[in-house]
Amino acid sequence: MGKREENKQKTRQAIIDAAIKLFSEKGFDKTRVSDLAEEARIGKGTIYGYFKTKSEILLAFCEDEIEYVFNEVRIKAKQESSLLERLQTLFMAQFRYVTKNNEFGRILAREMTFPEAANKESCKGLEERYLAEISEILITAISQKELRDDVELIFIVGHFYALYLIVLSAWYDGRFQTEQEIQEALHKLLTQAMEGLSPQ
Amino acid sequence: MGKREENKQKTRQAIIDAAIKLFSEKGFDKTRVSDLAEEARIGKGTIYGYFKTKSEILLAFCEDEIEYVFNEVRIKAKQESSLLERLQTLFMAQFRYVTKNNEFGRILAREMTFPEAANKESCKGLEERYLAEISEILITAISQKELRDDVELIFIVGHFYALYLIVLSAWYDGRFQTEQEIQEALHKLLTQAMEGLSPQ
DNA sequence: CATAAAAGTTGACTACGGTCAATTTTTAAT
DNA sequence: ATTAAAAATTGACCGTAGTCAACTTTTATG
Repeated sequence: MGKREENKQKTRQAIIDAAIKLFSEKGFDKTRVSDLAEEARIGKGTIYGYFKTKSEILLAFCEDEIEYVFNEVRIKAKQESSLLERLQTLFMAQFRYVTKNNEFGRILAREMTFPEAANKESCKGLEERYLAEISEILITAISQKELRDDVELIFIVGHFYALYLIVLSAWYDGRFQTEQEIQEALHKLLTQAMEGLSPQ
Repeated sequence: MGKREENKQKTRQAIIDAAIKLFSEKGFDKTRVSDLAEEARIGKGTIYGYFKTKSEILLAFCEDEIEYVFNEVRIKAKQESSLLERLQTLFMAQFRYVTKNNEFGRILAREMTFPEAANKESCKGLEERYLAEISEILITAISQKELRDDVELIFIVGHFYALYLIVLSAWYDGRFQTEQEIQEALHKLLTQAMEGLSPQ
């Protein structure tokens, strides 16, 4: 009775494994959906029983990988570091991951911020995961009086996430060239957000 | 001698006119490039002598329209209104324009924040135009002591633009349903940015 | 075990964005 | 006016994402 369920899991994973291999090897655009099918030893049509679009496969694959990034960050983020440092660490880790392979980082970012109708659901899941990770940091910060506690949490989370996205966007626009520049820009923006933009 | 140049302008405009008509009538996805060609009374191949991709046509068409939005805003933005009000007016006007036709607003936003390689150039132009419009407001604000003058302007511009984008993204994710909600969210975020997120 | 319904698989097919070699039009030179 | 080079136009063609009707496998029922 678990036979069907079991096979579905296996097939799904086989597709993701094929994606990890081929997307990394040849990049997203250069990998045909039929290539993925061949690598996963299934028919091309079958893939569409598991994923609505090609980019949804990328999303699924990132959903797996992102957990590694978050874990890595949790280890680095010692209890004693300040809110700003912790945010900086998280965002830089995301940035490094996402730009390791320039091409599919951009596609991921695109889908996550302004998803196609078909990908909306998986994107929302992934975004929720991102926001949750930021939330965790902010909740600690609030309890340690490093942050205002008179605004809805979600708006603070969104605020910081927005700053990360704009820096990422600027990177893809070619406004920043080096990791160093990204780091500085992020730092300036986060500091601004903390201090406020009103005079004095 | 101006014959060639003149024709090029005419053809370019014919394509944009076709785009205005068909994108509005049938939407971006449902409009084939060959439809645009037919409407503009030219061959499909010709279009690619003027625009690198289908979405670049959308971008060009928005570049025209956006000026109307900015003008509209300038009229509303009386001299006496505060920085926050002026930003709110600008962003809400952009929001209304961009979501008037839900579909191509999303595509525009996608391309502008994380453009495909082929569209990078036109996107940058359009984004520059957006940022310039925000800059103008901020420069006035700085001279009226409504804003800190000890941070690079571009980072303040980017900060506010980021907040606009995150709200737009949240709208497309379905996190906000009404214009009212957008307005409130935007207001909260802009206020946060002014006041800062540090305790008191 | 037989069997019928449900679920899953498949590759030929469709649709469309983008390319390009062949053709036409414009310009510049004599 | 002639003509050759340059620029612009074109639609047949290509590649690939996504669909779907036919087919296979699994499950549930008696």
